[in-house]
Amino acid sequence: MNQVTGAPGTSRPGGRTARVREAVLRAAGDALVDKGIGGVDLAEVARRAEVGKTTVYRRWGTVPGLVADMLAEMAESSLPRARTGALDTDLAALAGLILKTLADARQGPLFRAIIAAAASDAQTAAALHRFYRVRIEEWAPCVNEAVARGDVPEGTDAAEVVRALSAPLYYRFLVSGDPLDAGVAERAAVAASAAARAGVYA
Amino acid sequence: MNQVTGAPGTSRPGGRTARVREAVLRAAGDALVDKGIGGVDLAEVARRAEVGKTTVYRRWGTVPGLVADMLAEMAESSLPRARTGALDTDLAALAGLILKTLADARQGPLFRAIIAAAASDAQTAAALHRFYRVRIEEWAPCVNEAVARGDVPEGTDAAEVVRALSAPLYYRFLVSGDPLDAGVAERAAVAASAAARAGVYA
DNA sequence: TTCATAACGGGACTCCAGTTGCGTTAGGCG
DNA sequence: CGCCTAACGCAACTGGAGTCCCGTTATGAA
Repeated sequence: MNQVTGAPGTSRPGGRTARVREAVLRAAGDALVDKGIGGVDLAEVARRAEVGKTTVYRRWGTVPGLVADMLAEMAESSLPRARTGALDTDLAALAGLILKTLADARQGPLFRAIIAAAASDAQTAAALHRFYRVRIEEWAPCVNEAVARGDVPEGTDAAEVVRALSAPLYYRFLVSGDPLDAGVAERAAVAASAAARAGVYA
Repeated sequence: MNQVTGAPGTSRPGGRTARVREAVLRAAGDALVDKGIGGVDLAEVARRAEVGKTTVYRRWGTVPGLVADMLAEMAESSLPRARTGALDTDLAALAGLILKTLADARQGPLFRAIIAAAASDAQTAAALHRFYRVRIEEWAPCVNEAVARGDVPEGTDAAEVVRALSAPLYYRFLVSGDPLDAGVAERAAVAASAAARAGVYA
């Protein structure tokens, strides 16, 4: 798949092609939200999008291929990081943002489905990892500024602090099933801050 | 599914029935390890297990149903917690155990597939959450003993400390794709300990 | 050992996801 | 504006997952 010259949609990306892509990605999102990856196939996505089934198979080929394209789309709408001037409030803002995303009625199930898709397909996994690398790098400066202020030890791995903050939320969301609420988000932020100040990530 | 009276395998659980169950669960594990949930169906499991396809459909019905049964099986082989006499070494032992499991050539992909299955099926999700609730409760006493020793503030939520320790490993494993190594496990343990001592989970 | 029946297994059948071939529509260039 | 062809869509086809019927095996109790 994806010939060296001319994957469908690359040579005439405008007009109808763009409309079809938009309709298919939206339909795929809808399907993932209310059935999860397990219950989705390209034929159904084509029906939902009111698009020829052949088109979906030709352009995306497989469900993971489609999910990878969705991720590329989502990667572009990355929210800017907080700039509150203090580490704790910056981290609290990030924790709140992640909480809001995972608890959202559409975004939550969508992320769950995408992460699950990445579990059985290398292409999707690569796209997912790129997505989070970008997000982590977007927020890392919060920690570096704290280092510059002297609030956190020199040499602290900023990305690692961001991961430490994100992890408890995703753990509950994907693994343990424990509830996700504002208290959990706050504790995640405070814990990451405490560990960073203690020099755990230096 | 699972009628009030007489799900298959409940009334005559011995002999052939037990052999079939063992063969099917092993085959299902093999299939999940090398294809992930996305690529597994009951017909293939039946072929791998050298068992009648009808049997697999009748007893388990769906892939998530089969996965839920695997989890019930796995829940019984829960390793006992460490008792080193100090919080940091106990937590380090747990982090090492999780790392070993996730990094294992068979267990790792298996857990990945099971967690992914839970993402699109409520029954599997419930089984997964039970599995981790038991594991967390098994290790929580490490923290309670530390509280009793006076190493950690009174009122600390032991389960929350265990989750905080586990989370960074699972986050890398499932979400960010960053490498999993002994250093990460150690940092996870130290960070959880530092946050607990700082009273974040009290 | 015998018996009732729980559980398994073979094979035919259905249904639909995924493929293929070919005609139709409409971007983008001159 | 008109041509070339990329990209779409319809319809027919295929293969295999999941279902059903019914005969066979062998468990567990008497």
